[in-house]
Amino acid sequence: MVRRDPKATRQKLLEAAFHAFYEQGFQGTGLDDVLARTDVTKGALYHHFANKMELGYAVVQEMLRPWMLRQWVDPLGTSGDPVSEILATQRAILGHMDEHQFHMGCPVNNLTQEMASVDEGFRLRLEALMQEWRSAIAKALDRGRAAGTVREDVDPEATAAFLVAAWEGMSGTGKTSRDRNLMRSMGSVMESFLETLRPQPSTVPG
Amino acid sequence: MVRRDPKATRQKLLEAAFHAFYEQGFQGTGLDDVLARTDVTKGALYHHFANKMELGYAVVQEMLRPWMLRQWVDPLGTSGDPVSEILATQRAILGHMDEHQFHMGCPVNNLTQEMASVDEGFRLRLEALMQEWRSAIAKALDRGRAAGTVREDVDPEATAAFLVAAWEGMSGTGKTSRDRNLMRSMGSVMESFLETLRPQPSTVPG
Amino acid sequence: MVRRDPKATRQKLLEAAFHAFYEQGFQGTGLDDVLARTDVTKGALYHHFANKMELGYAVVQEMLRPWMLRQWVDPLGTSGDPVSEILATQRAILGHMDEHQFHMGCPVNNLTQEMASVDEGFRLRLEALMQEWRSAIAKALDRGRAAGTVREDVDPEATAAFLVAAWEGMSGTGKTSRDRNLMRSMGSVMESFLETLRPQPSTVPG
Amino acid sequence: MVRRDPKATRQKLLEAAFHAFYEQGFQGTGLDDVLARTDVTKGALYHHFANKMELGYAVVQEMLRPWMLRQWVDPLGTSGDPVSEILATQRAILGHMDEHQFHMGCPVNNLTQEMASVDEGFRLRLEALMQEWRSAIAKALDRGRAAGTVREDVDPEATAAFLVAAWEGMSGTGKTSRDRNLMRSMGSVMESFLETLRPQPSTVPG
DNA sequence: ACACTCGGGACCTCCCGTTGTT
DNA sequence: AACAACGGGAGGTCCCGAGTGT
Repeated sequence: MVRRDPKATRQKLLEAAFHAFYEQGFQGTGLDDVLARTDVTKGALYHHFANKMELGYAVVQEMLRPWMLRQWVDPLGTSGDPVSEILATQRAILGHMDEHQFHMGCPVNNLTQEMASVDEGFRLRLEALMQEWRSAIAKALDRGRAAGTVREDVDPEATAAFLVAAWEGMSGTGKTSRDRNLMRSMGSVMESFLETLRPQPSTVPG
Repeated sequence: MVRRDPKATRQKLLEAAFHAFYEQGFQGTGLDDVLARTDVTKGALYHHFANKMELGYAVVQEMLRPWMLRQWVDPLGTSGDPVSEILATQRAILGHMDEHQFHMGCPVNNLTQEMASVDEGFRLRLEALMQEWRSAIAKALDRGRAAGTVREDVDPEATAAFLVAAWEGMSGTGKTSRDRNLMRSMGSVMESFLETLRPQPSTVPG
Repeated sequence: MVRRDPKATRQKLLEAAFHAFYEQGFQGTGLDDVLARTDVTKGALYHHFANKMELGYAVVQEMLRPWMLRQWVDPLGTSGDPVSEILATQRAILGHMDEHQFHMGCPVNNLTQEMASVDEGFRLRLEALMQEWRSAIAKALDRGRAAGTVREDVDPEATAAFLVAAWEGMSGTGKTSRDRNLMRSMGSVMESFLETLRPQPSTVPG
Repeated sequence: MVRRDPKATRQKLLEAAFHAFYEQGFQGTGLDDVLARTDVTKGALYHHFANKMELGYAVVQEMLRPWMLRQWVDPLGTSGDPVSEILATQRAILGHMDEHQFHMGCPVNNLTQEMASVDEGFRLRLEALMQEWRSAIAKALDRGRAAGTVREDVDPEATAAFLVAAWEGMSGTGKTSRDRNLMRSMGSVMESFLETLRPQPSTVPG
């Protein structure tokens, strides 16, 4: 086994903490729970992180943020038809979601709901992350407006915020209900909402 | 001082527990935190509730459920125009929400996100509560369909689920961002979505 | 064994803590050290004392203070010849002091030197205790002045403070040197100083 | 920056340790507290000192001892009137003492009271230091006896021990009471005691 | 119905000291 | 000579729950 590999040690801690917080919540997780998922000792943990809070903050920025970008932002691309891209992204995520993820919900949302009103440090970091998410969607919608694939009267910022909120709400609903049909139903409603963002075909016949 | 008033004691505990869980989370709250908000002792608490979990369950059913019904279900009425009723309810809630509520988010959502994947007893009770909520909305939408104020092709169950999810997501966004403008923006998008549920005016041009 | 005897439990803790602090210092003593001297558990300890600090404060007021009064104040009596009383008290203490006490020094002095500059709560309580001690001596010296057994030009407060300081210093010296002869020597010097407090015999030669 | 300067590193550690132990006590000070006062790392510390205890011993011998000699022994000089010299030294020290020193007490006394009964290594080293101090005073008093400025019947060793003890006790009183007037009062009594060491003027009347 | 006392373990944090490396 | 990484345990605190008494 490789001793003395500080980067790897830190990474192992972050990953173990991410999973533990995801499954038991931040407050419900003991540092021993985190350590039990690794071969790292408490001394090493406290060498890399000042305290539990800082470990939590690092999880937000070094695990949650990349996870969110990979899942929701990167697939967006830069084409002129964001509605189709968003639709495809949503379908991909809902389709590929395994049982575990389905039951546990969105890690960003979980931590947000648990910690935003408990600790300001968490709130600030999570809000920055959400803002980045909303911005990416808003920018995409703006591209669509420029390209004429999104209606002129759509407010990109407001719509992006609504979309993100709805997704978070849906993930919460899935986690609580554990009902995939319900999930699919909400997905359909979301899709029809997304379609209303496109310019209406001139409904003038002939 | 009136000693021996079991009902009042129980109620005081439920109210204190509700507020404590609301503000610090279930896992982040100690029984002593609850007791510190009352003049009740631990002996009395354990007389009324078997353990912390049962106290939590009781809060869900005796505090959260009535709160939800009062806020979201009762105002719905029985008229034939549910979209307007929902619109009015949402406006009333968003409008009257004070700073504290705004910062703390929806108590149902908070507890759901924190505990649904941690404890099955919580999940079941919270899911029942959410289901009741969705049902009430779905029933209202159905009345609208019958009355012709809601489009025929609207799926009441799916749409209700989506609406509830979106509201929960919005409350979470408000809590994290603490940005009332953002809240208003999402409200507007939600309103325009609600409007799409009404039958379209015949778009026959002049 | 008698269960449920809160007063006895509290007392056992105070006594164990007194001895532990006396022998290892406050900072050098762990709560487990205290508990190991009793059959009390940590839960019980934290029922009776809010934290280690409060336990320390209680030791000062409920153990150290009575100990000091019994040893130095009560024997003083109310006669008109305080110098003789003080002399007798000092001799009794120095004479009866066992090896253990000799090696450990004065418990009041030990705690004072260790904690006065570390924690304000300790300093205040210890200063109050010392003040009581000085006052008792000063009052006695005053009685002597009134009775003519103490010189008119003796400042009771100042002299009392000096006496107490010197005793504390002597106890510290004994503890460090572990030299009983040295202790006796200092005792003699102290005695001759005490004698100078009496009115001088008219030194008129025959 | 000059790396690799072992002597300077060692000195920095001793100084930081001296101040930390002075302010928080030996047992109350963590090695990290010491390191935080320097730009030295733990590796360097453990290169120069085997463990915390040895660091403490080195502080006694390389910081406390010179400090004591400079303050109490060097000013003594070699004249034939030690009482006046001691008087002057005491006045200088009491007069020049700043607030910090006044509140913190005598570093030698602090460490002595805290550690003498806890660790034999400390006790031995501190006792040697105190012995050196007492010896210097005793030797001075002896010089006085030879010169006729000190009474024949004064026991130099015993009186020196008493003086040192009284000073230590006074410094402890000052630290606990934080009362400069009390300090001055004790100083006056001490001065009048010192005067009694001089040969009495022949009280032969006309 | 309620109060007080107590049990024992889990929690986060810190601490002293060691080891591998440069 | 000095440094960063790490080991492992002890420290004070808190917490849930049980037991006893009224």
